[in-house]
Amino acid sequence: MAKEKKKKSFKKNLKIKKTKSAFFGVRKEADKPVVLAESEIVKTSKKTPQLVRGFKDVLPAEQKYFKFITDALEILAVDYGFEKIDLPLLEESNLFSRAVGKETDIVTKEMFTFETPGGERVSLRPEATASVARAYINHGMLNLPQPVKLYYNGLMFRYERPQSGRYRQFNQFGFEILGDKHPVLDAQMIILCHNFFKEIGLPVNVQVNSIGCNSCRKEYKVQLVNYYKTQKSNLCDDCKERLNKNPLRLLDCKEEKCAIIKEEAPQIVDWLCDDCKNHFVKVLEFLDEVELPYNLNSNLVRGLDYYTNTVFEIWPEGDEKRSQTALCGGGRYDNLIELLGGRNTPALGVSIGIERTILKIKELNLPVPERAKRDIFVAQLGEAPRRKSLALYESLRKEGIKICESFSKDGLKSQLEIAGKLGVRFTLILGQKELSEGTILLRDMEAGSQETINFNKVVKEIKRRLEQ
RNA sequence: GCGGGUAUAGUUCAAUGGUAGAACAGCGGGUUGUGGUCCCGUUGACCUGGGUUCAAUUCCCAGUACUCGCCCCA
Repeated sequence: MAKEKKKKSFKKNLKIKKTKSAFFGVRKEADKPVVLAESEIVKTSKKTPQLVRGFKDVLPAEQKYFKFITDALEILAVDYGFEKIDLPLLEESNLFSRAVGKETDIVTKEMFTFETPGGERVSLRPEATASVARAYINHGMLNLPQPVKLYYNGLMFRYERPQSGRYRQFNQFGFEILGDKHPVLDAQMIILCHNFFKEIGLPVNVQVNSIGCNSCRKEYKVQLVNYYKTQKSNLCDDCKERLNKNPLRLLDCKEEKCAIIKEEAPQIVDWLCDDCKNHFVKVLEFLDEVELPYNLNSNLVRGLDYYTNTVFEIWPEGDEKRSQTALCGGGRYDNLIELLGGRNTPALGVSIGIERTILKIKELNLPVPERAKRDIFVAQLGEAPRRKSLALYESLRKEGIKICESFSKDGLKSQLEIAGKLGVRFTLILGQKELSEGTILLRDMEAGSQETINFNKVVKEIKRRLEQ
């Protein structure tokens, strides 16, 4: 029996060589199992390579969502005076440990980091703000008129456990304003994002907070820790951990027992220094001016070390309780450029999670423009017409007519079937008969009617019909 | 890193301790020159490894992937 089992698994890895006649279509007879000599048996233990964990192919059917979002954002980018910057996917690892923070989860356990053959330590970017700041310094953008407004669109990589709304490879579209500390910019950034979601038809809530500058935040942290220490025994395990590692994150906890403690906790707005308070108030005033609804969320803290003063997130309406729900997040990072060795340069930015936005669009069934349809299908019958069709295709294309074809097919039936699926308005049919007569058939796909037209007038005739 | 669920054609799902069916999609044909209806044919799958068993796609264990939640973040 063991023998049989062995045989079986052996068989799995084998493929019977097809005989020649099988290839030429004499199937019924030829497909009978053919006994082959050992030497004729081919090993095919080839396993198709699979996707790397957390990585995804974006198939044609999915493209319309990316296009929809990217188009909307690029229009906004132009409207608000941003220019595009493309940044490398790979950066020196220390860029992120210095910018994002040595102790943050992103840097300590979520980066794809490796050594190049030359021995440099590099990482796939987990976010792009650090790269923007680096580029600002590298290219002396402080010599440009300030503020410098940039946007990017690209892949980010984080080695996290994949789940809903979280992948190891994902797209972020981001805006950055560097070189100016005026609070009107904070407000404008929020307005821009809010407009984006409004324009794609996604109802959202804006969450705003200020986490102050380094000195008032430091002061606040002490107060917060002191308060939480008195409650330590009632905290969840995670919060006990946070108390030492990252006290601001205590405010983020969703555990019920911690929520009660949180209610009594000191709020950062009460500890802001005069400058920070002033800044924040002005930001809110600007938002009020354009009547943008926001939620003052004193528990909103952000996980990246570089943030200062204004921080904000935008959540889908009704999703307040869920955890990885933020569609976009951003804020000021007034210290980042100096931290990376540049001059003291205030800045702020935001990044929008493309996949998360798509997820929500699908969930709400929001209308997304379909791929632009083609108007004319060119069908052909026979070798001479096929040659002629190829040339016809070229001349129609030059005229700016939206055409499509299936030249490799022979039968008219299959070509019309494809034309039907593509949803064209007209199909041009060129066969031997038409070729010798100097005509071509024009078929109205919806009506199912067709007529013969002069081949030389085809461009003119099509243009006329498409205008109707 | 931790916990739950799942793993069968390209897709969505069945069934089964004795190696598996359908629907849709694909390809071909009915009509060698007419699609969106119909009919016929055909391609094509038990995640990997180990255990139990005469026999495992099925039961058990592990791994892996997917998925949902936690941590964290977009």
